[in-house]
Amino acid sequence: MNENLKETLLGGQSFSWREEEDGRFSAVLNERVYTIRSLDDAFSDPFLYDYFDLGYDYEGAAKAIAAKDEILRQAVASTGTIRLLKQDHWIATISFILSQNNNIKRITGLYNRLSERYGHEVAPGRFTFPTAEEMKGATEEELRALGTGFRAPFILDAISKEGILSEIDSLSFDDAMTKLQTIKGIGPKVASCILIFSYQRREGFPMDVWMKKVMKEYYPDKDPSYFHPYEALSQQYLFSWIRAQG
DNA sequence: CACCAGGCCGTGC
DNA sequence: GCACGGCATGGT
Repeated sequence: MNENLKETLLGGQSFSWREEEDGRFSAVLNERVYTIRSLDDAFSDPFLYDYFDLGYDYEGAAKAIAAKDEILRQAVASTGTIRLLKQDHWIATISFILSQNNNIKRITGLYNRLSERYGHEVAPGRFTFPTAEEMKGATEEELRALGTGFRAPFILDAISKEGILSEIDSLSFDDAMTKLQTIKGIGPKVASCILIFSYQRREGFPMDVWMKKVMKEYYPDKDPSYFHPYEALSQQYLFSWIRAQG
């Protein structure tokens, strides 16, 4: 199965990446600009090796998922191999707070505007995503002016509770879910996205509007435990698949 | 003019 | 416990 790097980077896990005109992908991470054409470019870089979770056998997982049932077989076959990124906790938290009742294109726009306003420039026109410290002085008015809308107070609450993010790793999945939801604007769906795409918790199964449709239509008598031990990755394949269906 | 987007909050029952 | 309306913004 061929690697679908574009779906991994631009399919809604991360809002850090952009596709260049030459087909390469670039992002500002770890205080610098990374530009890659394929995963081969990531093996020699320790940061990217960790970020792309290169020690995990995603191709093997894809095969196991595809063997589960006919729907998953189709989802995997039509998508190609995708990976679960290991993103910075703070970046993931704000990214998925931004994601509620929003679409990927607009989320990416908000992500970039926050970077330009509160982050710092590491290359011409390329800005880091701001740390919680850098966002400390932000006001609700400023955040709303950038287009965050009703999410502005949620971002402020996350800034004030950023310390929570360093406590998550030691918690069980359920306790981690509960802890994250003490931040305003974080409910079950956003919390599970943060846990999957930043904390390597593969038992998460985000239920957004697309996945509710998938479950109702194709798995009416099932729940996320059906996909064990590949809940998160199965969800990503089904999400990618149903969205491509339209 | 509607309706929707990787939902959540506050309220009411 | 569950159902419901409201919510900023930009795209279709």
